[in-house]
Amino acid sequence: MPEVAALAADLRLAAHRLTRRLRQQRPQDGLTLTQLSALAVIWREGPLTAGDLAVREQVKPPSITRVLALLQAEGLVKRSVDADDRRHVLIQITPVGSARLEADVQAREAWLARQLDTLTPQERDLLRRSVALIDRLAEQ
Amino acid sequence: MPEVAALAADLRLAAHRLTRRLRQQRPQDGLTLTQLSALAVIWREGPLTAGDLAVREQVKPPSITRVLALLQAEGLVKRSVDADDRRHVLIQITPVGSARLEADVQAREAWLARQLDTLTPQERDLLRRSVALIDRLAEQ
DNA sequence: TATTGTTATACTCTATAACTATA
DNA sequence: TATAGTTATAGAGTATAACAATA
Repeated sequence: MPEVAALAADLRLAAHRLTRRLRQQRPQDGLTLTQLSALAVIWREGPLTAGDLAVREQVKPPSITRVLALLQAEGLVKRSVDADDRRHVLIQITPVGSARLEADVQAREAWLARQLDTLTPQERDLLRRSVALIDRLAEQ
Repeated sequence: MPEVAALAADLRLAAHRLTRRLRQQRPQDGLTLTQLSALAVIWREGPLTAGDLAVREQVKPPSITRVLALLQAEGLVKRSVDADDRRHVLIQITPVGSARLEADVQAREAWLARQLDTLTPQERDLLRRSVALIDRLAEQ
């Protein structure tokens, strides 16, 4: 299936380049891409355990511990031990975290939104549908 | 344009997650994503200068120097001073580099190709067209 | 014993600033 | 002086291995 392999190669390169481009768009003193991504999951799906967050973010537990330590130090999330199973650490976003998430997402996304604005509505719809597909692929 | 902002956020998260997932698929002793990406450009568009490669890869010159030093150390590319302008360094892929590129791409892509194989031909076509769009966005 | 999370450590990726060589 | 590339250095992101606490 050479046709599928070619698509795989192109998709990999495109994702890599877009991520690189987005990483450059970090506003002064803003949250990093990784922090923003984790905080968005905590906001949308929290409270959740550190382990669940690691699975959701497709990284290993030590990587999540690191991100959480930073987010907590800035008061953006709260970590608390689960009373039912004291091995679990439950994470939830704070009001400060929600406000920060909203502000940083806007700043961070400004560049990409401007780019998307140059596309036709049909092209944006195409992208919207492919985002759903990519999420499905990355989940496996 | 809240609709465009939402798409921007979703696209950012999807690209980030897919890149992370692909990074995990690195075969033992295989080239990294960054090395592979650079080598593919050199193969497709070489010989080219180090500066052109940096622009093409959307990174700063020092980042490219680092990647090139590694690729050269493994005998995958050749660096030579341009006789016309001795400030320029021309990069080209070696036969060993071409062979290595092909082998590593196959190993690296195996996981993604398997995932893509579970999609319908229509869905793959959708992805193919969106890859072209993403490339256009990231180029700006 | 198995599971959850953390700490210690190391490697990859990228950038900014300072430098060298060439134009 | 300006440009191309490199070196030095630092910060972000991630992993594996070893550990502590809890089940």
